[in-house]
Order: sequence, then structure tokens, then C-alpha cells
Amino acid sequence: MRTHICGELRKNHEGSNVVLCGWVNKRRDHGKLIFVDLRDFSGVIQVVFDANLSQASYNSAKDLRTEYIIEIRGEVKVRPDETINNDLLTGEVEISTQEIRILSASKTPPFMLDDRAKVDEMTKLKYRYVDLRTEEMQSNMRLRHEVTTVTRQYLNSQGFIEAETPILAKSTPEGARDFLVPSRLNPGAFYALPQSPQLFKQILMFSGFDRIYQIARCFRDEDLRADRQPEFTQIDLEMTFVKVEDVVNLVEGLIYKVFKEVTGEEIKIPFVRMTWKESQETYGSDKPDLRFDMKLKDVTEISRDSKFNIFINVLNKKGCIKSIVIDDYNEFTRKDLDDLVDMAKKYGAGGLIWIKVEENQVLNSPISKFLSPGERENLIKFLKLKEKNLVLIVADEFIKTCTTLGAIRSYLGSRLNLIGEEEFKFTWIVDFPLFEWDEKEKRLSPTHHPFTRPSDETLKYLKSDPLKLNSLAYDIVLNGNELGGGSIRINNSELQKGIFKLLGFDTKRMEENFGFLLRALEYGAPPHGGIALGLDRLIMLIGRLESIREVIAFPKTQSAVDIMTESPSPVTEQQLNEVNIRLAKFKKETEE
RNA sequence: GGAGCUGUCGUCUAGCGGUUUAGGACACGUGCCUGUCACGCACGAGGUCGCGGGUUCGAAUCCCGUCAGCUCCGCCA
Repeated sequence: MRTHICGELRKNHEGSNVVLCGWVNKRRDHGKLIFVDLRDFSGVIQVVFDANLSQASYNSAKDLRTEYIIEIRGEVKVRPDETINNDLLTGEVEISTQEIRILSASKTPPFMLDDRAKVDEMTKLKYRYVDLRTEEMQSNMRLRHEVTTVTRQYLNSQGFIEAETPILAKSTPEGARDFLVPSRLNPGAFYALPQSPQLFKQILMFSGFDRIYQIARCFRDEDLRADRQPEFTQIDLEMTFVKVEDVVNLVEGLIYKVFKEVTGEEIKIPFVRMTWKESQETYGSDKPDLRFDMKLKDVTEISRDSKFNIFINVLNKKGCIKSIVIDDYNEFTRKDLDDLVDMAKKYGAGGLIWIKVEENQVLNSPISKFLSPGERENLIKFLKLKEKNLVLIVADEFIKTCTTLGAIRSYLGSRLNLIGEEEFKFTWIVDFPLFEWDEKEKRLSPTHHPFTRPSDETLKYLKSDPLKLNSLAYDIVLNGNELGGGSIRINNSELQKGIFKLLGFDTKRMEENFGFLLRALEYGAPPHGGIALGLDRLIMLIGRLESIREVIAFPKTQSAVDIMTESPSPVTEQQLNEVNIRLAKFKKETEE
């Protein structure tokens, strides 16, 4: 249909007769002369309709409106010097139009494409086809394509093959809530959409495919966040005969390549690496934002002799006391401090203590009267306190103290503008505990997943003290975001059974849920490991965007609704019958 | 399951108990305009202030409920 695309035309096309197709970005009517900015995926070019040149096309141009789709035939002309538009890549030329055809009319769009940033999220999602025309979304989608392209190129070059695995998969316990799909041919039975292709990847390793990857769509029926959608995409890969080091190196190579090719930036590799324990101790998080410092300082030891009840209780329970120091307490009103205390409670800690360092090293705090002179001196010396400093202290059990202060640290990071927005700070977190204690369910739960191999050094605690087991798992963290995680997997049936047992599976349930895996492990399973990277998050971070909705063509709202298609939606009685489902009366209906 | 923020012409917003007949900007419609590119000028149309209830002489404005969007906690092997 067309001979050129809008964005490509330059001075050297002068005199060419071209046919262009695109959207009317803007029409400027000057009476006998009409300018139209014609837009396609490649850019914008000015098209001129001159009544003296072609009365017919000029007349048609009168009817043009924003977002009409047209085809024009005309000649590329170099613009007179004084009318060159330097804001436009095609600004040195314009098309003198001889013929025009309206290919598709358009209603007035629900919002103007050039002020997308201000438009309400709901409006944009309802008219996503309009939103996707904006420069921002066009560029986000292109960015996404570039990242996946480089990923494929890189992994292909490293001996990987791309393999697909079922979307209609088996529901497995553990982990996120499954999306279920009823089976018509097997009444009463359900498939589950995969939370990740994890077990299929592993079994492909058992099958002798040395390295496989997949740009994998994953489904988890959990609540949404700015960086969490019910369906999302992972760069999911698995390799045989590897150690942690091998996977880490490979991923560093991949990330390096992606940044180099996509943004031109040379990311520093290898990435910083720290253990899970270290990360909790110093940043109060398993996904620390290393773009700013503000480390957590442990004051448990110097508080040993404290007379302060809360401290005494925590110390008796083998908890810990940690602090962060802020330069200037004048940044915080009394209300701000109260809010910080509330925040600490929200994150599960008993509370938060603040101490202001006033003139002559006088410590002003709600707990001043409980602090002995010795304690004060210790704090000042140990935390190297200076006048105007503000100390925040949390005392509770280890993990609560860490995560609470960690959350406050990351809040302060943005609140006090400590974050260098331009930076990309990667880190690996390693040596995760294999299990966590689930207080609600009163049982062990896997920190990573139940197929993760315990480290050789801690394997001896398997029977005696499973909470002491460390895993061969690793997370990759970028600017405080969990970008991905992986592990070396168990390749031994007995060990796998042992882990399931610790997780509370009896033989029967083990067989029902994971029989296929245990059997597969008995027919020769090589050592293997892999990782999954959150593709949407990676692209969001590269694009410096606030939400993964910005890098997904058709995302869902926080209540998991696609506003454009109005999905999910009810289905007919017949459809339900065919899959042997009868709806229970749900709350909303019964209340009416 | 919970907390917070938001909801006013198509869009972005002003108004936060009484000269409000709800104002503006952009968009939109009509007309004029031969060098604009955030075109300009003139005129015009467009809103049951998310929805329901209450308080009040009087509610966009205050209160309660509800719905929706967003952010967060829980949840996310």
C-alpha cells in the first residue's frame, strides 16, 4: 500500500513521489492551506494540503479529524528554511499532497495522546487501543521486544534451546493459589495454569536437553501490586551439570548483554553478592536497594545492661535491637515521627523508638529516662552520633526487627531523596535458609520452592534441625526489586522425598501431587539448576517506569479485571454444564 | 481480609455549607484565516459533581454506606 513510512523521510528523499499511510496526529487549518501531522509507528511527518495544488484533496482534508486513518500520495519537498521544525526528525521536509483517501474515520478520542501522563488509569485501560498509540506505550512495547530479542540471541548463543511446556498443567500444592481450568472430558477434574514451568523444565533436564529456556507466561491467583499481575512473563531457564557459580555467571552475561544492546549502558559485572543473613542484618531486606547507604546498626550488645523493659524482654527472648541513623532530625515533625512509629507497627514490630541528638550530646527521646549515662555514652560512641542526628530503634525478634527497619529504610530512601535514580545497582542474595517457619500454619515452608537443593555443609541438619538448612538458592536484586530467583535443584529421589516429608506430605499425598517427579528422578536425573527472571519487572526497571502495567499490552486492574474486554465475565448455563460445574451461591447474590 | 489516597463536562482540573445559572484550560462543533507545527481569531455546545442514604432552611462541599481506580499490609513455593 505504502512506499515509505512516515518517520524515515529526510532531505535526501526530495522530489520522490511517495505513498504514506497513517493516523492524523493533528490538523492545522489555515484556510486555503491545511497542515496534517501524519503519524505511524515510525514517527510523524507534516503533510500539506494546498487548495491551489489539488482542490479535491484539499476538500477531503477539510473533513479530516484527529485519529482518522488516511493514505496520501504526494511529493517530498524540502521545507523553506524559515519553516524547518527542529523538534521533528522529519522536520526538514514535508509532503505536498496530490491525493488522499480516508481509510478509516475515528470518533473523537477519549483523551489526547500527548497528555497521556495525566490521564486516569481507568480511562487508559478501557481504551487501551488508543493508549497503546502513545509515544510512551509504543516505546515501552518496543523496549520489551528488544529485551526479549537480545535474551533469545544471547541464550541461543550459549547453547540453549527454546522449549515450550504445557499451559494446561497440573495443580500442585505449595506456593501461590492456582488458576483452575475444568476438564470437560474428565468430569470433576481440573488443570491448573502454571505458576511457572518449573517441573517441566527440570524434567527436560532429565531428558537430556542440556540447556533450555523459555519466555514463559506464568499465572498466580494472588492479589495484585504495581509490580505484580496475575499473568506475567518470566525468562525461565534450566541447565544440567552446573553449580551456583555457573548460573550466576550466565545470568550476569545475559544482563550485561541486554543493557549493552538495549540501552548502550555497560553494567558492571560481576554483581555484588551477599548472603541472605548479611542482607537482612545490614539492609533489613532480602531485596536491598543498594543505591543508598543508611545501613542498619546492631545495638543488641551495647544494650545488654539496659534497664528499659522492652529491651530486657527482647533480650530475654533472644531477639535483637537494631537502629538506623538519620542526619538531621529537623526533617521530621512530631507527626512524622508518630507516623514512623505507626509504620513500624504496620510491619509487625512492637513499635519504634526515636532519639534526637541535641546540643552537647543530649539525647532527647520518649525513653530518655530509661537510658543510663553509660548506655547513652555507648550509643553515641558506637553509632558515632553527631548533633542533629535522629536515631530510630526497633527491638523485636530478629526477622521482625530487620524487616521493619528495612521497610523504614526504604521509605526514608525516597522520602529523603537518597536514591540516585539513574543508577542500576544489582546484587545477588545467596545462602537462603531452605525453610521458614510458618507461624500461621505451624509448619515448615520452603523459602524458595520444595525442589531446591540444600547446601552440602548444612545437609547434616536435615533430620535434627531443618531450620538450620541452607539452600543453593540465589536471588537477583535490582534497585530493591526482586528481579528473579533460582536454585540448584534436588536430583535425588530420596532427598526429594525427605524434603516433602519435612513439609508435611505423607506418602499418599506425595504420590498424588508429585509422583511423576519422584518417578522421573529414579530414571537418571543429572545435577541441574536454573533461574527465572521477571521479564516485566526487568523491562519496567530498564524503562524507569512505575508499574509493570506500562510494559504489558493488556494488563489488569488491581481487582484483576481487564476493563477493555470486561473480563472475567459470567458464562452460560450450558457452558457450565459442559464442564460439570454448578455455581455455589456466592455472597453478593445471597445478600440481595 | 485490612489500611490509606482519589472520584466534578470527552480529558486535566478550580470550587470544599449560601451571587454557583458549578468556573477554567485543552479537546469538540460552526465560521474566518496561504506557512503553521502547543497555529491564531470569533462564536457555540457540553456536567443529574461515581452511586445510595442521612444531617441541614440549603449539600459538589459535612456524615454514613457502597462501587470503582491507585498505593500499601496480609498473600505472592
